[in-house]
Amino acid sequence: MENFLSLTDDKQKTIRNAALKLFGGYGYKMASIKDIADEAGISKSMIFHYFGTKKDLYLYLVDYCSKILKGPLMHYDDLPTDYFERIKVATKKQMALLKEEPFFMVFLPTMLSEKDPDVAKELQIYREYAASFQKDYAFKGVDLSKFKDDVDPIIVLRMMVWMAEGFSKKISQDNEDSYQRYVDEFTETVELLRKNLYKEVYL
Amino acid sequence: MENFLSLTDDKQKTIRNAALKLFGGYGYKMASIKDIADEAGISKSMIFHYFGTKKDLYLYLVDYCSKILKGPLMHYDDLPTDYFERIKVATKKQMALLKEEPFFMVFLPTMLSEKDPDVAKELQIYREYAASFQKDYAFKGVDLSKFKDDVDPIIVLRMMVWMAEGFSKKISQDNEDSYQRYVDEFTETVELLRKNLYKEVYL
DNA sequence: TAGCATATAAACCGATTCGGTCGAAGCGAT
DNA sequence: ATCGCTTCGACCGAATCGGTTTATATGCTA
Repeated sequence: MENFLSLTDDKQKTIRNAALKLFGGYGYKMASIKDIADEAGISKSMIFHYFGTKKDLYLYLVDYCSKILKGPLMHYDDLPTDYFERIKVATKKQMALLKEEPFFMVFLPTMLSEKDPDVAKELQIYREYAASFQKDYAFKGVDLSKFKDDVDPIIVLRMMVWMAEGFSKKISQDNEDSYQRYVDEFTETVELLRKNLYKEVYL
Repeated sequence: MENFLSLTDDKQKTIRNAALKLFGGYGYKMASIKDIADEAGISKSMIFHYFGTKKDLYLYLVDYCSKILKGPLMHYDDLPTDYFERIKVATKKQMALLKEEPFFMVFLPTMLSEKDPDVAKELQIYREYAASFQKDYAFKGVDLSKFKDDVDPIIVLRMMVWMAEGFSKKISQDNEDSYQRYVDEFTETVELLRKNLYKEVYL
């Protein structure tokens, strides 16, 4: 591990991204060290020189991603109580993250559903953490009184979850750096919903 | 092939679903015959007895799925011009399909992006077909005049695409047969949007 | 009941790939 | 010249790959 940490940040990132991408795409067992090394443009031996074993590499990635999860990105103490404002803040944060860690959202879902006994045990904690987190972040402390009386907020919240899911999937497919356009499109959509679902007083 | 086709329909379906699931999850190369056989509860030799080679099995699945695509499910001559009605019709069809072919939507996307030279060539036709189809099905002949004047239909259409994506992802994760509840939730959401985005005349 | 075809699986094949090791080449600093 | 460090290609035994062959169990027919 110290071998890896003494590399330049650029090189660390290249290797980490290759590993995140392939573990994310294929899971622990099916992703091979050779493929990761090829993707990173180094030889297979280097991976072992840096990390020791496949398992150590994987657990390093788990730790790395958990630090992102716990990082300043995910503090939800001071989130807006206005639902649509919160959505917009969250989206902006997401996009910023995606720009810096393009494979974080590739790795995380497969990590959370990883079943291989070699590593499954170490993941249990993160599973629970991620689950509770998502709920709080999306819903906790939201001011639902701004919605029109005949608009069921539950339905809106559910809809937004679906939307966000589809939206982020779309983004992760396009690898261009047209993030700004996507953010604009998403913001446009949120504004349309606000305008039509809130009481006029709050517009 | 004739060996396979002479099996009972149930057994055919078991084997086909196992193959669709694993090819869908891992792609042509990374999905192994042994894993497919295990998933189907038969021995590896039987797969070769039924299909000859791995490639033949894969191409059989491609053909099988293309028949579904071209089937009555996908005729869009008589779709409603009302946008939300069309969404609802499409969703109902999708759910019915998902019930009968739970792995169709697992296999199709990876099939459409399969790059392995062993099979890639045979897939070109389906790629183009699927792309053009999706656009027509979602948008062709939709009556956009029912939307409120200050509601940009483009945004609504885009939003619905995201929603549908996220919705179907959610469904494919839950393997319970609670399809009906999902359909109800989705219908509820569509109704909410119609009520708030259409001119009052059309409600 | 003897004999034959068929369905199925286990054992096996050579080739490849797996995670992991090792020795040597390259190279900057001393 | 040599030490230390990085890097890589060659290599290891074990496992797995797609695919074949052999053995066995189960009928169907005569």
